[in-house]
Amino acid sequence: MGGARSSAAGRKEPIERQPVGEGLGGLLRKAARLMARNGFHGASMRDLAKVTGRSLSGLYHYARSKEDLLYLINFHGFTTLVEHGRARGMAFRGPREKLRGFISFHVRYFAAHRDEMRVLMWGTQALSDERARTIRNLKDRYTAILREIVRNVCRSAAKGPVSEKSIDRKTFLLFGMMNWIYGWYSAARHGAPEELAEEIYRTFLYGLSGRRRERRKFPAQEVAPLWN
Amino acid sequence: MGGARSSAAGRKEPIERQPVGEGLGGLLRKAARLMARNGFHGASMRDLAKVTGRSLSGLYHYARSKEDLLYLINFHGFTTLVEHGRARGMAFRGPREKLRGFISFHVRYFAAHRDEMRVLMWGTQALSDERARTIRNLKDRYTAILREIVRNVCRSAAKGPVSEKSIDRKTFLLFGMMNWIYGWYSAARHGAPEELAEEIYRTFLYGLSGRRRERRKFPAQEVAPLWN
DNA sequence: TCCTCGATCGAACGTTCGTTCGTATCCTAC
DNA sequence: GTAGGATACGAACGAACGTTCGATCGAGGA
Repeated sequence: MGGARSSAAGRKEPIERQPVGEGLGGLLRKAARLMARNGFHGASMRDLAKVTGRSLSGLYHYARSKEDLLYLINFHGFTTLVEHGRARGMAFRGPREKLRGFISFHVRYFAAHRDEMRVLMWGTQALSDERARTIRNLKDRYTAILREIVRNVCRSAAKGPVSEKSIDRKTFLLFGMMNWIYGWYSAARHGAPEELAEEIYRTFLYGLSGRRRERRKFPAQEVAPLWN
Repeated sequence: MGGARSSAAGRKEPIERQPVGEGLGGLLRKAARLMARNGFHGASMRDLAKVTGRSLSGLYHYARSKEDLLYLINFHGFTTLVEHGRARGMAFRGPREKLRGFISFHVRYFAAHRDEMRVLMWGTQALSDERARTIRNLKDRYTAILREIVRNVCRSAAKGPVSEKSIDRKTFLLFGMMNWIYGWYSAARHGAPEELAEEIYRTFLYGLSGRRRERRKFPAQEVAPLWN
């Protein structure tokens, strides 16, 4: 009775609170791959069964529905982003070090989990209203973390006051540089993620004609998994 | 007889060469709206019939298939981008003026045709191999235009030589800032497209702590339509 | 030994999908 | 007036979809 069961049915807790075991984890990874390539509606459960080597009905032992899979990818993805993003912000002292840390984490994380991150970017249209709210809330929290960092960098750099509207725009411009990489980045052609992170950091702070100082590389680090 | 017919059937020329009349144009606009929100596979012909006030079978008078709609949105979208992007590059003299012109056009165009541009960004996965090649070719040509501009700006700014890899990365970072706006930009909250274009231009050139010179605004201009 | 329960499967259900077919209406050229 | 093309529609087809159901198998505790 009770305790941790890995079946999808017969649980009392909401699915996002249940631990992601090996079976479900593999499912989510393959599902993210399919959804990233074909979109949520273009990824069929039959395709997922094929690539996971399972039977169609066997999938429903791990998730109650296809929407559950999408929701779990979104929930664990954004939760990990928020947790690590906040931790990165607190691990450094100065505003620019915080910024460097955040960019480094975000870029390496995106490069390591491209399929999942692409699913996150597709929005919450296919989710129920309540779940969409949950995901949007997590996304907003993540955005707020970077905005706060950007705000502090702006204030420490400018002489006069900086408008909130401009901070908002700059935050999204930075997210744009970092998120767009899923569409073109290849480690073989464009260098290691750390290199890319450094280029984004310098571009955002100093622009194309930016100074050549501040040379220290981002330390190569472990990349966090999406679920554990 | 012969000449311009607006029916989908009985034509000899490839569909992308045929003029986009009022009927097909309206169809494409609504289709782009649906596909931008729900993805290609999530946008059904029945939904399209509903929002256009037509019957389901009536849609097939204008396009032979749903894939045709996706292809036409992609083809005319990228074709317009390439044509105007190239024209913008030639309309200015110095490298930085060319860059300013390109950014201004791209941002205003994206802000004016958000749904279509989001469809363009979703990739060519749902298209046939040949059509996917055609679209990728157009996209590559558009990318090359901006890369050439960025290369010249880099060379005119730097003392030493600039690596192609770095130019490549910077080009994509700039595209990232410009393309990401579909996810967050709202003219009411974040200012006019011209203002946003100016901020992207300054950020890309000078970074966050960038100079305040170069104050002249982008001129407010007409935005090109997707098909004519 | 038997019973339970997680894990897995084949078969099928009802729905929705893209597309086709036959037909009807309107406008225009001859 | 009538032939022919553009425009539009309802009904239907076959395929693919997400999901459910009942059964089987194997391991572990009573």
